[in-house]
Amino acid sequence: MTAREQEGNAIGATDELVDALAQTAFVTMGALTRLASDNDLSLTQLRVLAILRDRRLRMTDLVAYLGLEKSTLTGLVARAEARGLVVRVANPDDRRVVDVTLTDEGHVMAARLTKDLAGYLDPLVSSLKNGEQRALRELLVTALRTTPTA
Amino acid sequence: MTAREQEGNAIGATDELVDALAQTAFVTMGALTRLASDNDLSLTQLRVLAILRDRRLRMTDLVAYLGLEKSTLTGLVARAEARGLVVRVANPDDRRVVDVTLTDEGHVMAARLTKDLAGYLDPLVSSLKNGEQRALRELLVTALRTTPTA
DNA sequence: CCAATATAGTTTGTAATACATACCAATTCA
DNA sequence: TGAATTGGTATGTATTACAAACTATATTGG
Repeated sequence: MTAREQEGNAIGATDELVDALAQTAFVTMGALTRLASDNDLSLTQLRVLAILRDRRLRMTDLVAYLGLEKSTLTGLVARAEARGLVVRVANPDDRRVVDVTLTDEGHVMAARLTKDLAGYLDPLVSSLKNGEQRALRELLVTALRTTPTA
Repeated sequence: MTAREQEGNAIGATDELVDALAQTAFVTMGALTRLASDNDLSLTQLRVLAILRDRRLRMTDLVAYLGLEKSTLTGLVARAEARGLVVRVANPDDRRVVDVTLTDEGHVMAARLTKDLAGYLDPLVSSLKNGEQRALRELLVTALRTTPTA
């Protein structure tokens, strides 16, 4: 069942939500872009650090998370490795596979980025009261949890 | 007052909201990117169409909305104009100024994109119940309204 | 009133990112 | 075991955005 087919939403209500999501996404991506560039990272590299923070992934799985082509990821990971943020480890079970994981330095960087992001997003977040912030977090987590491509 | 300084939020609660916003942004941008590329538009061109849907802007103001350099916008608008989606109009009050506005075709395209976006975002949206969707829309609108860079 | 300065936009050259294609090595399957 | 599949890399290309230099118009201070 699509959102529009659910009963009880006025015509246009879904569009307004969709619109608000899109606008919020652009504002948020603006913050993320600034955060990345202030740290000499590309947006995608930033994302890789965030993803690998609590996972070790093979190239193919990382590609799936990012929605990129594997040929793109080769260079991306190569640059991040050259900067000492990640390492490529040959997988002993399947010698074709390359596992990617954060270095200590990568973890430090990822932790700092997470901390700093709060500041960059503050204009958006702090315009909500505490209760609203909790409600928003709850709703977003719910939506993401049941979304396949999250 | 930053979000963290507000009383009554547990340590970490703001981080979780920030994290959820970032993840939601990536999922939403994924949908927007697919929507754009399915219509042979760049993400930024898509955004220009959305912005100009209810505004006529000069180049400089459009640059401010987009957060790009003006030199970037020149080519962007030139390509969109070549496709018949926008027109550049000399401003009679100040002959340095170029106003940009949607063509009829641009309006048709923008309307269709808005309609289609709902489908692309449905996996995210439809995982919420009606009441939750309304609540989310309300919260996002509130947050955006008081955000300077929206 | 005019010279100096500021503003609006374009042009040109360059760097970064992502894609497609072709390719190699290792694994699986029939 | 040979053929097909999978995991990843290398290479060439297109797109996007930026910076710096430039043109044209407008504004402002003397």
